[in-house]
Amino acid sequence: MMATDQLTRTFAALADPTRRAILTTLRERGEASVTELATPFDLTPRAISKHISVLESAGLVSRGRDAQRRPSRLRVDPLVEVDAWLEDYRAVWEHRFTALEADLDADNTPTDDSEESS
Amino acid sequence: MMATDQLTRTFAALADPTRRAILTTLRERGEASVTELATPFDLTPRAISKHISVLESAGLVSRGRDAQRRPSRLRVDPLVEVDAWLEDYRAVWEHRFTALEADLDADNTPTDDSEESS
DNA sequence: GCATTATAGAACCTTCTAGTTCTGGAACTG
DNA sequence: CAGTTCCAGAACTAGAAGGTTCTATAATGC
Repeated sequence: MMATDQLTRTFAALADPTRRAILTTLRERGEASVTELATPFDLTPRAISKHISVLESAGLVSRGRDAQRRPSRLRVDPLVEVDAWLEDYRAVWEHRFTALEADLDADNTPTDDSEESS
Repeated sequence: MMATDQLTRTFAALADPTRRAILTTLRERGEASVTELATPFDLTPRAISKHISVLESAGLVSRGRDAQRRPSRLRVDPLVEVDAWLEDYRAVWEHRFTALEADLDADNTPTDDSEESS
């Protein structure tokens, strides 16, 4: 209904600890099948399979074929997009940090451009 | 039900274009009331108010008091946490980039440590 | 061909989400 | 005080999310 854009799908996919754990495993191991990915969790393989589908829809994972196995691999492109999205906000907190530094350097003369510590 | 951790709440809050747009406005304008934030959207002020509540629960926004207005301000701490979470993945794509560079430098001798272009 | 393994489809349930409307309270304006 | 403005609480709804189980299919091993 929301014609979900890429960034929205990415954030939605990341908003689940199980899925983030799957990504961590893939980052560390390179690739893994559904059953391999399922072992650490108290969930049915089917549930893990569905989580992988969500990750795949978000472009965070691609699947290959190895006999019956459908090994998943990490794809970082959506994360690069998140990184880019963060850029403008990163500027905010770095500005605040340097503003604080400036205050210290200037021996307790607080700047007053309408923002505080965050 | 899921005892949602901070990162999960943050990603869930960011997984909505309206909420991300609100954050953008706050980043640009410094602060804004519910009615001010509502104007660009085809939504009732109440809906925007609820979005702000979600952002506030995720720690992405704090609210002050100015007469009847409850101006919201951006708080970047959860975004810093996202940035930190990204760090390990950033290493992945930077490694892949430098690996590609190395391949080019080595005059088309592909590395074979089990990863390709992503 | 038969049994086994790995996975996806289908149906179902329960909980959460994003929105609405209507009501009410708190703070300003005159 | 009366009216207005800004906002949150309450109740409701439709649909999405996350899980289950049971069934089906595809590939391998014998």
